[in-house]
Amino acid sequence: MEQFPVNLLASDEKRKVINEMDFFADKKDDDESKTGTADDDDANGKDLNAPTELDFNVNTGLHLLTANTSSDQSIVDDGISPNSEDKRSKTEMVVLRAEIERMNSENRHLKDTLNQVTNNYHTLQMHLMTLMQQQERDHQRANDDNGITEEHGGKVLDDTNKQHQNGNGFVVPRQFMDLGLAAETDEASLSSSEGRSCRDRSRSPVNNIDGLSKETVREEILDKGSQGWGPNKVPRLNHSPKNVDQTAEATMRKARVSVRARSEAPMITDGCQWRKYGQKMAKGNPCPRAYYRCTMAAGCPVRKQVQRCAEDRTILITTYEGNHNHPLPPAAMAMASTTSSAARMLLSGSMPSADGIINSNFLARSLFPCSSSMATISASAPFPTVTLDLTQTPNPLQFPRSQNQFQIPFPNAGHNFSSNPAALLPQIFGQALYNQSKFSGLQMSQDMEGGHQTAPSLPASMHHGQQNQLAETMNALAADPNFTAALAAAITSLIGNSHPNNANNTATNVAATTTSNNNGSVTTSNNNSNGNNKVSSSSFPVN
DNA sequence: CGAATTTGACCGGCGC
DNA sequence: GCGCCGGTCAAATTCG
Repeated sequence: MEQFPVNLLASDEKRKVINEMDFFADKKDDDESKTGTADDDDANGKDLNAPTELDFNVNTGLHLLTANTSSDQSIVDDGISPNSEDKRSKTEMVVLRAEIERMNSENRHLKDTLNQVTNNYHTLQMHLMTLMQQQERDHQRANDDNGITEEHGGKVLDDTNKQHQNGNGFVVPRQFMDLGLAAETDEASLSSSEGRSCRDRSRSPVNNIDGLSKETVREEILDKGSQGWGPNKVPRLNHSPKNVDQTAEATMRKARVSVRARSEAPMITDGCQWRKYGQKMAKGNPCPRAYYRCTMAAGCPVRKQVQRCAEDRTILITTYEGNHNHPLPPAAMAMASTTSSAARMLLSGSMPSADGIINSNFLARSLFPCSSSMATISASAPFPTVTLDLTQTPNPLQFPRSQNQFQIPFPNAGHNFSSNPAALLPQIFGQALYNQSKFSGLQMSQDMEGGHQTAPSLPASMHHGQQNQLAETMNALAADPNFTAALAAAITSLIGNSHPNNANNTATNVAATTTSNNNGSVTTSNNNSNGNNKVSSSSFPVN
């Protein structure tokens, strides 16, 4: 303190210089001005110190590292020193370097965390596949025990039989499995459903299976043990279970996958070719709903509805139904994979209950042991729907997605959603995951801290600090819509490639084909339009 | 002129 | 039974 006046004088002169220098040089000046050190007295040392501290604090609000703190200390010491023009600049340097260091280390942490998440994700994928194989084996055993012999011996039937056994003692689950899946990729079924809904078009629902399709089906079943539509179809053909067909078709038609994305375009480009066949005003939404059908192949059963969100018209809601019966371009793979697999899960995993929410199967449970967030499928809706939300809204999941959808908060659920944009990313992860995991209706946990268990892709070993960092990372990443969309696509593609059931739905999917459209006769030009309407792109523009 | 879109009509499901 | 509503058809229209 005795030295203080001395310092004061010394610094006083320098101070003018410093001020000028600071004005010209950098923001330090602002800091000083902000500190409002009007008097030159004791403020001298403090002023010198205060700016750095403030600066530091402002910039480092998120995270603290002891090393940096120490550097701060050193900075403070420098600032205290009387002749501090150079020192101040040095201090600046030190601060900035410390900042950079801290950010670098933070980046490293985040990268590590991300890698860890990725690794865990892959591990879980493997685990999922293993579990599925086990399940299939169990089903086979169960079927053997019951003396159930299927002509095709397919795992599909095993699965369905299993569900038959477990599914509340009803045959319905089996129907869902058999027919739903069949219908899912089976054009015949869809066409039949079309026929039903479309004025008795005299379209035989189970006709016209071309040999190639059969072969493909069998191959896929054998190769992947998928719940393919092939074996399902054959029994249908052989046994001509008309009622079953109809049930399956109806069921399949009900499975939907909705994608919410911000887009100014009238329709998101998902890589497929679509032809508009109708437009209607839907109740409760001033924006018309457009109906499209896939025209990439004759008779492709996939349809989609496009409608702008009533609440936020920048959001485009695209709802997909059915699975493509033809190879898809890479650009369309992700979306198709997502929709088809989600639809399959809806039909296979959770349908025994009308809601399909509580009945998560064990696979999903294995993936989401303590899944806590929310269910995003409709319980009350006539159509079970999975939603992929690619919008940038902070709490996308809390939008009422449609009249048919709502959210069910689970115990741990996501107040975090409401404020954390990072929710998007895990949501996508979760969507992709549980889409592939036979749909539990449960989403990935967003409650990174609250829960004793983290989401599947969040390793249990990840402590809260890491989780927070991950959350920050996700925040940052989720802020980029392109990234979000790309990630969603990548995940779905990845899963689709790795998941045995998926390949059916996408490029490798070749379904039996009934006669294409509008059977009645040589009708209008609409019949000829299939495959000609080209609406395609290689990306999935979210904005 | 062929293809794609528009749009009014039709159909079936569902609730009252 | 009636009306509402979602979904689809198909003739008319527009577009390239």
